[in-house]
Amino acid sequence: MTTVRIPAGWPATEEQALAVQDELRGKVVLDETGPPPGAGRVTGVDVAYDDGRDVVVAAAVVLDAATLDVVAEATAIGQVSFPYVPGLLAFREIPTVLAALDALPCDPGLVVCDGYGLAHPRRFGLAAHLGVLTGLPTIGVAKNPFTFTHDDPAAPRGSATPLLAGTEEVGRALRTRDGVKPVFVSVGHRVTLPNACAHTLALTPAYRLPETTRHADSLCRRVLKGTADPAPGHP
DNA sequence: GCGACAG
DNA sequence: ATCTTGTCGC
Repeated sequence: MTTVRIPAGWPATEEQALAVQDELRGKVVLDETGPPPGAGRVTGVDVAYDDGRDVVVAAAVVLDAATLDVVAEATAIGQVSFPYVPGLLAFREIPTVLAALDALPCDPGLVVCDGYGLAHPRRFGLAAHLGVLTGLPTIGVAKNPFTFTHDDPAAPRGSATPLLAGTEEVGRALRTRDGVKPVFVSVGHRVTLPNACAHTLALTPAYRLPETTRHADSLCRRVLKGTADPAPGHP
């Protein structure tokens, strides 16, 4: 396994990153082309950081959408490619996430990101950015509402309310467990908002967060700690 | 002007 | 994101 260097031409300043978002955001596809909820494959991606050493580990875990069994996984280690700036998270994570996706032995199907898609100050969050760069269907499932507003969804699992930027619905607050804090779902690329929510519900039979996210989070943390094999299949 | 702000 | 033990509850 090799370390992902910061790509040539990667934005180095906030101004450059904003320009890239401005250029790419028009390429988001809102039509549905991904697998229907509960069918095909679903892949979770997540990253973990080692602050002191400027290192980031990304994991991609592929599940069978019907059974939620793990069918493939891959990881990548990279240099942190951007500081954390709210609204520019993608520039910090994407190079290493792309390498993890490339290392998969199969098609990822729908990609589920930890963060936002169109629920973003410029409507181009991590999930949308990753979708445009890969052409894959993507959604974002975040753990908090960022700067957006919402009414509290009703208590039962499956209840949802609009996530609002002013009066524009940029995503949904979706209850995945009875009486538990909702998650915040938004469209990334090639998926509709109702289906993004349906996918999220199909991925949460037991916990608040999608099984995809839970697996990817666990894997990249274990690799960062040296507890898991960074290149399964290559002893 | 001052906070708040995905991970 | 990350720093961190035990503890209450199903």
